[in-house]
Amino acid sequence: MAARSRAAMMEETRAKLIASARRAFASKGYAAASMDDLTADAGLTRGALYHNFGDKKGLLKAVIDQMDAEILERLRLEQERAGTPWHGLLAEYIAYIEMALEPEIQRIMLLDGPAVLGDPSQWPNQTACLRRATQVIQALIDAGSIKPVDAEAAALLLNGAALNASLWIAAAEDPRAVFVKVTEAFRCLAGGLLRENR
Amino acid sequence: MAARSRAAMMEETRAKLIASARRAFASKGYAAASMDDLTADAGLTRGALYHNFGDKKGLLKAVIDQMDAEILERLRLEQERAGTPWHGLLAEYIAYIEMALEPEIQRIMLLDGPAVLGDPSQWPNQTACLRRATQVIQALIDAGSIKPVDAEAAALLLNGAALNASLWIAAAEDPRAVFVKVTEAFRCLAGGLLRENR
DNA sequence: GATTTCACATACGAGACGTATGTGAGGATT
DNA sequence: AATCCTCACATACGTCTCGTATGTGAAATC
Repeated sequence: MAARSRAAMMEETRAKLIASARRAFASKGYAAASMDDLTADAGLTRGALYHNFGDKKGLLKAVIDQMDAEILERLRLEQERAGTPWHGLLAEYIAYIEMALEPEIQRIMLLDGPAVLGDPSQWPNQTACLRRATQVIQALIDAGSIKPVDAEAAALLLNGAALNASLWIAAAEDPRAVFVKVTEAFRCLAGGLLRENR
Repeated sequence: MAARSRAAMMEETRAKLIASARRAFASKGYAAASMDDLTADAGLTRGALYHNFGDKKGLLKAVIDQMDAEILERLRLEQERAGTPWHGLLAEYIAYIEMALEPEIQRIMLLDGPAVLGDPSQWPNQTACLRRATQVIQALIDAGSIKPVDAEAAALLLNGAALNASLWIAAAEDPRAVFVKVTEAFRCLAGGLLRENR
């Protein structure tokens, strides 16, 4: 058992707190999650929390950053796997819808996050996710594949559609069936960006 | 000064509380709005609030219902004014984007509402708004104007896109310019539903 | 005119957040 | 190598807010 460095230990406590917070926020929701409880769950006290994250909002921000990084990683994989840029874009959004089905992501990133931290389109990482889509769309515009709309606007609209789709699917009685219907409609909508259809 | 009936007076206090709550929720946000403060602003106490709305969530629900009714009314006007069903649908969504630019609607209905009351697609009135769009889309499908996708899914995707658009526009430096770009892209996307394009 | 109802006010208790202060271990300094 | 200092974290406290339980006075009913 090697003695860990000061920085490594602090990183470990941060990780433990974030993990506990993720569980608490996901299960009870941000407002109902007690900081006493979640720090105790991590084997610490509120002192550690305030020292590392400043306040409760700071903790939520850290949790969201972590989840965002995971999502971004998966989206990149999804796009790499696809053949063409256009199909890469579609695959990315389908994966986005699929991921957003997880209750943890729904509760923390889609419901509580915006209420506590404000409009997600202003978050640094959300814009990172958006920037990816914007770049792909811009490339498709430059290649003449899709209509010359504003790339960022298109990315944002598709993002919103995907996000809403996830919430709806998750609340459905038969999520799988609804997922199929929604993705089909999504492909149609996105197809509206293409220069020639069919 | 005619003596008002019991029921009329109660309706008046409800209206006063809702009005104060709207102001408080819009300016401070739901979580930061103190019930002591907002009831005092209405010239009442928390007793009236709990008697009429049960709890804080109930008050938010009442506020959202009121705002929703106003929005629905405006959407109906917008659709009546349009020539064809297709343009009516577009006009409705454009109006939706425009309305959602108001900070009051953003804060209460788009940010706090979902966090406190859960997924908006499950609210009775949101489904009313959604039902309108679904019906119009279904009619367009039956008429052969647009592709035979699932009407509800399409309505939901457009809803999400419009909603996200509003948040983005409101946060932009030049909202008007962004509004133009977004609505253009929105028309493109929605056009993806049409059977033949151009 | 007495009684009952009911809309609203008041008093109280239970958390929860944030801050101010304490502490002990590990690194820096000489 | 000994001392001091830094700092990550713990503990104690004050304040605020929500929800409930109880009180009250006016209006409605008989």
